Amino acid sequence: MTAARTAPAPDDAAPAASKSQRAYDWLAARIARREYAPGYRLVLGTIGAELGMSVVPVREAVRRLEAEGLVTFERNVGARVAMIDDSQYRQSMETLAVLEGAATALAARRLAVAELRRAREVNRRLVASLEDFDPHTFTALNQEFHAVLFAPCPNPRLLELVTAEWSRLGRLRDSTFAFVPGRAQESVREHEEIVALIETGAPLAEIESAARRHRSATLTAYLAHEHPDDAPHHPDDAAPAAPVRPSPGGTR
Amino acid sequence: MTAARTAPAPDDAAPAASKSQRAYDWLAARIARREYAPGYRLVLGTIGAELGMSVVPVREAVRRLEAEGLVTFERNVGARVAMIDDSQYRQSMETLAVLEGAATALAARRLAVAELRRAREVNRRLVASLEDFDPHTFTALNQEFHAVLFAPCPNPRLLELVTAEWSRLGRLRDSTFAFVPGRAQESVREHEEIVALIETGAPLAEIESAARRHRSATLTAYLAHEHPDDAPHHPDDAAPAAPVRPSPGGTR
DNA sequence: TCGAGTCGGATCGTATACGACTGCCTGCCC
DNA sequence: GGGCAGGCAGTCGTATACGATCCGACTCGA
Repeated sequence: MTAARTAPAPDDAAPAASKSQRAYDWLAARIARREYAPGYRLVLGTIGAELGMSVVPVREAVRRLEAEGLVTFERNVGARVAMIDDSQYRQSMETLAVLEGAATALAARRLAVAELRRAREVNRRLVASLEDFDPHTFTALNQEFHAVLFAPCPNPRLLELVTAEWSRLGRLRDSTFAFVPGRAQESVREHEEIVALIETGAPLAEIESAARRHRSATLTAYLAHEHPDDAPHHPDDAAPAAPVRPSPGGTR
Repeated sequence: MTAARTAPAPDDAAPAASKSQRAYDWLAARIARREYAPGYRLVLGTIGAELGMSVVPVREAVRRLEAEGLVTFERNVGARVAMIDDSQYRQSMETLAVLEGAATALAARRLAVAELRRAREVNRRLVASLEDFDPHTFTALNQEFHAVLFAPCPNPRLLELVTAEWSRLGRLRDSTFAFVPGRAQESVREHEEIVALIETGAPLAEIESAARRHRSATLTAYLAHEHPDDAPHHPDDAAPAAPVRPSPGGTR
């Protein structure tokens, strides 16, 4: 729902896209490229001047970015690029694990052999890209692999959320695999397992679980690498532990 | 992420909220109340005149509504209330089943006894509301019950999506229980089961599955009641079926 | 009678203008 | 020296104005 249109045609000759759209794309690109770092102050007038347009389209673009969580906005004060901390990345990954797992399971029974073949082919390209490793292309291929798998998911709403979360992640961090290169190898192996599960008609619960664990594992690897002190804690952490914690304080 | 602020204070004396915000609230309310039916043409100037403001705030409100999927917008043509079909409702319910299940599981280990007591109390009120049944209040209490359960979920992003989906559902349909009154009784029973699972420290997977099935069952009941011909088909439909379908046509 | 071209109204897209609010800096008073 | 009040610059919020675009209807000719 959120990231709907993202410039159908950039602009060839005529200004096919509206100025608001151009402003949106321009800002989103700058933020993604970290040219506008988190906390950076976005002044409507300045941006408008830089883009050769009035403040009105810029304003609209900023409000859209705000709705997507890329920038924060304070009334009568102004907009600034949202502060992104590590926990946001973790949360998005965790959420994506849930969404993607469900989407993959829902799509599993609708995958034709041609699509499975295509998924394998993408995975082969992933393997090939392991030598001469480039995190960015690896992430792109990785996304393509998963996209093939959950594309036939009959629930467009779920797909929408998955896509939104993917792009959100992309803006939070260019590629996880840049941080934990070792994870890439393991990842492609898990890909093959997931494809095999789908192919053999494994129970949907099992497929969902595998897909979810696959992503959670990437997150865990990242956390272990960057923050060795953090607890792993992902959706599949099913340690029974104590039945209930005692009430720490008030009702809430 | 989408439905962030929804009017902190309506407006007592001073226009605390901006006009854009007022326009947004006003439009959202009208759409929810079906006063603006799906397909209804939203003309900026007219609405602005009716609200005693210029088109600019109205425009912004409409764009926000567009971002949330409530209205569609066509350039140089105008906005109209989004056409909502039954499948959207189904998809939202299905998605919410996934999200809520995950959130509940993630929150389970963090629920203190006080919160469980509170959940049970809300459920008691649900039981009480069964006689002299009002679908609207039942839905509100139902939401409160679940909110208590997943509130301690440590993943704010996931909670955000759950909340967004709840409000989306609320706008698609006031209350499911208005359509399938019989489902309400069953629902409160399942509530107790979920609380018991959490209390006894059942595996997280089991809690998640129960929470998900709980919502899926509501959807199934609705579908069976309204569209007896539709297949049930929900996330837990784990019928093994054939391993893979043959490729129906091209690669895609 | 039917089609194509043209005209007009309706609506949006953007620019410009002005008022309102916020935060900071300066200067005064204690 | 510290604290508070006032002023000032920077921004946003909204109104108004005008050009651009689209859609429907009307007219004119074959």
